[in-house]
Amino acid sequence: MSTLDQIAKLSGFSKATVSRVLNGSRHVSPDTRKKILAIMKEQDYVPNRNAISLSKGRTQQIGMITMNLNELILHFMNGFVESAGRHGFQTIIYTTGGDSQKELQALEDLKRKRVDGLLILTSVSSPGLIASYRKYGPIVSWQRMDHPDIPSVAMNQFEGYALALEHLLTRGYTRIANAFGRPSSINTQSRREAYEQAMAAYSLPVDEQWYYSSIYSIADGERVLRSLMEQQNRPEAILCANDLVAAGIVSEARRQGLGVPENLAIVGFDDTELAKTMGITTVRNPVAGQAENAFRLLAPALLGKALALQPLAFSLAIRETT
Amino acid sequence: MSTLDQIAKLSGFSKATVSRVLNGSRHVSPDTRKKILAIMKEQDYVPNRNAISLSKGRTQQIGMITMNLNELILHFMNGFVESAGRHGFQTIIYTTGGDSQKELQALEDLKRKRVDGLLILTSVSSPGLIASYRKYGPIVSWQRMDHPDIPSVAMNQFEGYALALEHLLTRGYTRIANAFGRPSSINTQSRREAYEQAMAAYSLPVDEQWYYSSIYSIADGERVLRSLMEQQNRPEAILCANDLVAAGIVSEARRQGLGVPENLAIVGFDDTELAKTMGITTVRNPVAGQAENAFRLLAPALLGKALALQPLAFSLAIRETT
DNA sequence: TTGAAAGCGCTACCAA
DNA sequence: TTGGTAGCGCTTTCAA
Repeated sequence: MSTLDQIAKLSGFSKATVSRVLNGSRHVSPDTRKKILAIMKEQDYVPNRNAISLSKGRTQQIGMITMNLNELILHFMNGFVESAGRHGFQTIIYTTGGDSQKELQALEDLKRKRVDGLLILTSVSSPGLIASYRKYGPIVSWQRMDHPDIPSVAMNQFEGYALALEHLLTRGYTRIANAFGRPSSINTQSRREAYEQAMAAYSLPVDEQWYYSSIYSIADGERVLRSLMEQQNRPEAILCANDLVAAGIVSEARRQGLGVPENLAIVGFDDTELAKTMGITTVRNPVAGQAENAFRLLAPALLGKALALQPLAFSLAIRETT
Repeated sequence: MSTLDQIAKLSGFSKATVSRVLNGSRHVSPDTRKKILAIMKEQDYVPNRNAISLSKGRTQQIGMITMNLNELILHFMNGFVESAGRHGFQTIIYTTGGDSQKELQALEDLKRKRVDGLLILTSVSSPGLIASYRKYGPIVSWQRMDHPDIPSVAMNQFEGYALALEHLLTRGYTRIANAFGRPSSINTQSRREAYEQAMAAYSLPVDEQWYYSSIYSIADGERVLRSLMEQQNRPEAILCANDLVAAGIVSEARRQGLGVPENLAIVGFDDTELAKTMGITTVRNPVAGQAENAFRLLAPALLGKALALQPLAFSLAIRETT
């Protein structure tokens, strides 16, 4: 492995000049540059990244913290990796499994200068703790963080949910149930608001018995459908917390011989591959756009210049379940 | 940000001693250690990883190269990240999108000492090119590489396929079709062998018209089912290249009103979440085990000691499609 | 048990 | 345009 020093010796120029060639400085004569480049090529030279990182105090790496990996998160990561890559940044994944110690490890890596910035996808640490690492570098979050120092790219799901409702209502569905996720979350609140406003707009009653809560997974979805079957006064449609839940409801409906959408219309959320596969109508979540924006939020600190955020909106993917 | 040097000055000891404390050397008096640790804590000191990496010549990072991310690859990565983490290694993902330039970038990062080793999940580069980077560090592959310097954790799919066949044959299915992937691949060859041997063992004819090739995706699966419907002499069962294909066949069968498994039994391959969701019988691929083994193959170079590979086997996940 | 000092490979400032 | 040189923050002999 040849080093910059060796290239300098072999070429007869100083390390400084070689470094200039490396960094594309204009203060090198074309002739000198050519000679040095030739020697580099001949020696199969590549600069050592650690030396660069140490010297510059930056690594060109960004850490992405997540409790686990699922399709949606993956999508987000892909978008982020892409955006970061365009600006010369690599990414490294910290999967914590919800272990706060591992999360701390990742945060410490910002301090230890292994990464120049941090993207938080999902975490268990308190916003306060996370924010205390802001002094070591920029941090951005996917979900809303409720802390002035941690910007996020979270979107108000009111719009998305309203879209889905509008779709169902204009198709004539009036008895519409909801499978919500975490009851206390802002997303659930927004969705609930959207629901109540939409129902009111159509002069339809809001029935609390059509609020399911803490529904997250396929299994949860299956359970919801079964409990729904036992109800008198069944809903004609159901809006789900995410596509997983919708998938669970769809497949359980099939097992139970309940016609979809004749007897029950189903709408998912996020528009994952699963929804596409199963032909589930769903709300398209512009995840890649959010990822791009996440990088842009880091840009001032990383690039020294701000990048304008791009406007994003939910839309509808209408398929076979409505 | 305090440095080792500052800790040394504040404590009155030398940098060497502070370094010893950091690295848990036994040649430090308990008293000294305590004092130094106290100062470190007080100063909120953490060592700079770049300095360590440069000095030691190792980064404790392993790169994972993949063209794209899907459920199976993610599974593998998760297992690998887990294994690597247990031994103090972090991982960094290179998604290349099949771009050979990006792949080269990742390989160069081994040379530039950004990573200590490389795991190749999927790639377009020639084994020869990849192998030429072996001199800069250990490289291991998921798929078979056909190069003596690049070990792989690929499994012979003969066994897995045989398992699925045995399952179908003992259930009385005799007209069994195959949806193969890449025709020239070793996996396809193994599967074909397994098929022909199993059929022979049951004295059943092998009908070439039941060989579908280059079938990879959900859409491909759907197409296969449609073409199958037009055949006279339809098969009673079909073995698929992967779960995606099986999912496509299952959902298209549903649309066409073809009873599964009464009219057509379907078996997938890999046992992904999708197969579980859709209740598809499939061959369980021990991906996490392969990932663990992948790390173990890197161990000699990374840890300086060999770790025994764990034995792995395919098994069957019997669900609703058979 | 402790310290001095020479690296690790590059950048960046100051002169020339 | 080029060179000299002092860092960047840690590890690792070699001595004491």
